[in-house]
Amino acid sequence: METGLGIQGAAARSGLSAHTLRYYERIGLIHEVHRDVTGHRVYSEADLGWLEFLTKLRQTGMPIADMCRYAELMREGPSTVRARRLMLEAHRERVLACISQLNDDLKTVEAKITMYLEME
Amino acid sequence: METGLGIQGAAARSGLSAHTLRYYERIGLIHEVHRDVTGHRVYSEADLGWLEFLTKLRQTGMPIADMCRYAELMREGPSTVRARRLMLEAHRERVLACISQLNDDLKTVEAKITMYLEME
DNA sequence: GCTTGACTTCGAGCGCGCTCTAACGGGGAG
DNA sequence: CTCCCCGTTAGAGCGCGCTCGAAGTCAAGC
Repeated sequence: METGLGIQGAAARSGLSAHTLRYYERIGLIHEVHRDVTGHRVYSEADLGWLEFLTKLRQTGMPIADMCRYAELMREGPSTVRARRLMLEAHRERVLACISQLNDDLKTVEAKITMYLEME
Repeated sequence: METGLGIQGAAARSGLSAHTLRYYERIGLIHEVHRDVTGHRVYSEADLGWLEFLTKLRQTGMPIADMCRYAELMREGPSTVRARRLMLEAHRERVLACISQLNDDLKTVEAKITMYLEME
């Protein structure tokens, strides 16, 4: 059984840089990564899964501050489940609005493309 | 016939701030806005339409630098129609990829929401 | 005539999310 | 033992897209 990855391995698997991984830990986005005997970070599968989820939140435009809040709720345990759900639901609505805006804007862009094709 | 809007009117109609309108002009995103006798900017309907389009490009994540390039092509006239179309087509692909990514990420978020609902 | 307020220009400053540098240390290869 | 690489920390710096501040001009209202 694989025990865990070093920071470079975690960077490779998560798509984040080692710098960013340390930064995320510093600001509390990822909690107290385990260290080996020499003080080097060792990322567990759970850490990697959490990073993957964080990445999805970032990609969908959640601000770092909100992600920190969410991470904090996670650490506070099961009593925060409802609060976490509410956060994610609010986020979902924002993302849906954003997607619908993108689709609208895209229509305008496509109309321009069509116009240009007719001009050529 | 309405001759045009002042900077505050243009700000209200475009959703951009007066500061941003001046900034856009400074960097060449919007070309030489007409001035009245006192030197104040007067935005034409054409300017406002252009601003509206710019806003859609921004909202879909086009970098300012690319928008400047596009604006420059506009100023160079009909010979750049093909180049403009290619830019917009490339942009469209990026936006489509982004939307599809958002939809994927959203699925994960929704799965979490469902999970939380089951936990409650 | 004086104040008020909207406009002008120029350039500095800010918030976000990283990204990088400096200075240091330990562990393995030759 | 020496070299080199990968890691560590604390803190500074950067790129983007605005956003704001200072200082000045002009027109209208009292």
